[in-house]
Amino acid sequence: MPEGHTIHRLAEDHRELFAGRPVRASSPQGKFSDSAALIDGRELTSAEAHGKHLFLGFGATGWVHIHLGLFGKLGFGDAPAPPPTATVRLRLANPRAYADLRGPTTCALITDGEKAAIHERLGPDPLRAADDGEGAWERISRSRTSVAALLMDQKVIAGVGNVYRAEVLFRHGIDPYRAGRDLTRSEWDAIWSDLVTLMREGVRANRIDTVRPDHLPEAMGRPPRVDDHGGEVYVYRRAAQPCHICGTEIRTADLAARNLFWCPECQRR
DNA sequence: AGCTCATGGCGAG
DNA sequence: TCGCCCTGAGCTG
Repeated sequence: MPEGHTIHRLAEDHRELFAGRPVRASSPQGKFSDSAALIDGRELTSAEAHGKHLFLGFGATGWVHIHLGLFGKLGFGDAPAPPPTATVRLRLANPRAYADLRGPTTCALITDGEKAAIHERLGPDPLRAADDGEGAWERISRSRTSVAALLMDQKVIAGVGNVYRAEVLFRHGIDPYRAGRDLTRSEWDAIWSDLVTLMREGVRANRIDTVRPDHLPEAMGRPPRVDDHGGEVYVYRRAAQPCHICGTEIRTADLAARNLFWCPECQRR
C-alpha cells in the first residue's frame, strides 16, 4: 500500500472523518496505550503528510506521528466500530467512523519540535504544494549514486517508493543505474513534474496508474491487466514478461535490498 | 502449520 | 551490507 500518495490520501481521509470533533483513542494491541490515553477525547485539529510520514495534530497535546513501513495499514469503517482485533495499534473513533492502524513502523506522540526535525531531514515531496525539485536536484546532480537509489532516498525526495521509482524511470527512458550526476537538468525537471502529476492522480484514484492512455491494454489490443498493488504499470513486478512497448523481457535486480524493475531496451544509457 | 514475500527504514558492524 | 522490526496473504505440505 504505502507510497506517498497513500499517506496524503490518509491525511485527507482523517481530516474528513475526524477533524474538528473529539475522538476516542485506544491501543488494543497495547504498544501505544499511554499515548492513546493522552489524546483520548481530544479534538483532531489537523492531519498532514510529508512523504511517507503522517502527522495527526491534537492541538497542544502534540502530534501522532505514523509511518506505515512496509506492512502497516490504516483501515476505515463506519460507526459503530466492531470489537478491535489484537493487532490494532491505534483505534480512533467518533460517532461517525473509526480508523484502525496495524503494523506500523512508527506510531508515536511527538512535539512540534520533533515534527519539525522530521520535516527537516526529508527531501521535497511532489505532493506538497510548496515544494519543488530544486533541493533534490542539488543532491542528485553531484551524486555518483545511481538514480534508482537516489529516488528511494527520502532525504533526496520524499514519498517516492519502489513502484513510482521503477515507473517514472521507465516513462523517461532512463537506465536505473545511471549516476545522478549524469542526469541532465531537463531530464530531472521532466521526472519531477511527472511525479507531481502521477502522484496527484495516485491520491485521487487511491492507486498507482502510470500507463499512458495510448499504451493501455485496450489501446494496444491486449487483455486488461491490473497489478497487485491495484493499478496499471509498465515494469513494476513484471520481471521476465514482455515490455508493453518493445516486447523485450523486463529485467529485475536487487538494489539496496529492494527489487528493481526495468526494460533494458527502452531504458538505455 | 510453516514457509515466502511485500509499495520501508533503522541501527550495528 | 546485513539483520531486524511490524502484519497478512498466498502459497506449500
